[in-house]
Amino acid sequence: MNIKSFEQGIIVEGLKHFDIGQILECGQCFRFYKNDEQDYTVVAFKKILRIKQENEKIFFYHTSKKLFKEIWTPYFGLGTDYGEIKEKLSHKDEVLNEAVLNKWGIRLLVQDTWETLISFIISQNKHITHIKRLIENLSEAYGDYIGEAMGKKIYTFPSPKQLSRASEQDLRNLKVGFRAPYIVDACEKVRSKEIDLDNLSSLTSIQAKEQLIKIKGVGSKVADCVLLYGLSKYDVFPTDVWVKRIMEYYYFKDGARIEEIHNFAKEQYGALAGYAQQYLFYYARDNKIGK
DNA sequence: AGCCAGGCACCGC
DNA sequence: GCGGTGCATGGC
Repeated sequence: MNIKSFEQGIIVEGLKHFDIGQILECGQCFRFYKNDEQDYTVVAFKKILRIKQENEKIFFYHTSKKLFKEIWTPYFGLGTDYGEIKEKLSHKDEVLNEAVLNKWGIRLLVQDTWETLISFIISQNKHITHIKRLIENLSEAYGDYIGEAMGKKIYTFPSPKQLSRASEQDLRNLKVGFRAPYIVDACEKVRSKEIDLDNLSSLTSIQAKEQLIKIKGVGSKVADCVLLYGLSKYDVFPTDVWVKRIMEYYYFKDGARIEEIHNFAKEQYGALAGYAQQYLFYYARDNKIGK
């Protein structure tokens, strides 16, 4: 990977296993806007980034080397060896091999734990376009203004303290529906340190999950998403309808319980289960497998 | 127009 | 413990 400055920011060259469209559209994150093919604006960690890819050339606009190193390198997992991960996963079985070949440029983003928690509480029973809009609503109402992109005012995702200002009714007015009390409960438990988000990464996945599901509206699936996307726990296998469909379709035939699928994933993919899940999820959803 | 969405809590057995 | 049902809202 070769990094150099240009008049508008940073250019990265020679980076393999990276496709910005796949990374952002694969369902792991919600705060991004598509400007054009392979040209996006991302909002994360209180920053706005325009990122554009031309084959193996990636442009990070309005970015210093410092910002690139401190924020975007960890965020995009640029220090992770995806060649090795893909190599290992490809040999597991033919279905996963196909998914990895098809979605070759996915990387698991390392996102903010709190934002991931609220985002995936919102995600239940919703389409991605609507999830994105609700998160935007929360940010506009309770986050800080940080600039414009495409003529649109951009706000940070609200901190626990900021979001705590919202009553259940305020949240309902922002159209989160039955999730309003869940968000209130998450704010309370996090602010009181009944659940210490900063401490969760030092726990095992099982221990951290026990903590997370104490929050109302956080069940097994949402907790697994927080562990994977917001806490860098790669041994989990978030199993939503799409993952369930593809697993049943290819591996179980007659249908399977979530628990069976989790056991299978643990056995088959082990410490790489989270990566496997992402390739399978995006592959299944994009090709409408099992539906 | 009705069905369903990256699920979950709550209720009956 | 387990299976069924309601849930706010909007897009297809």
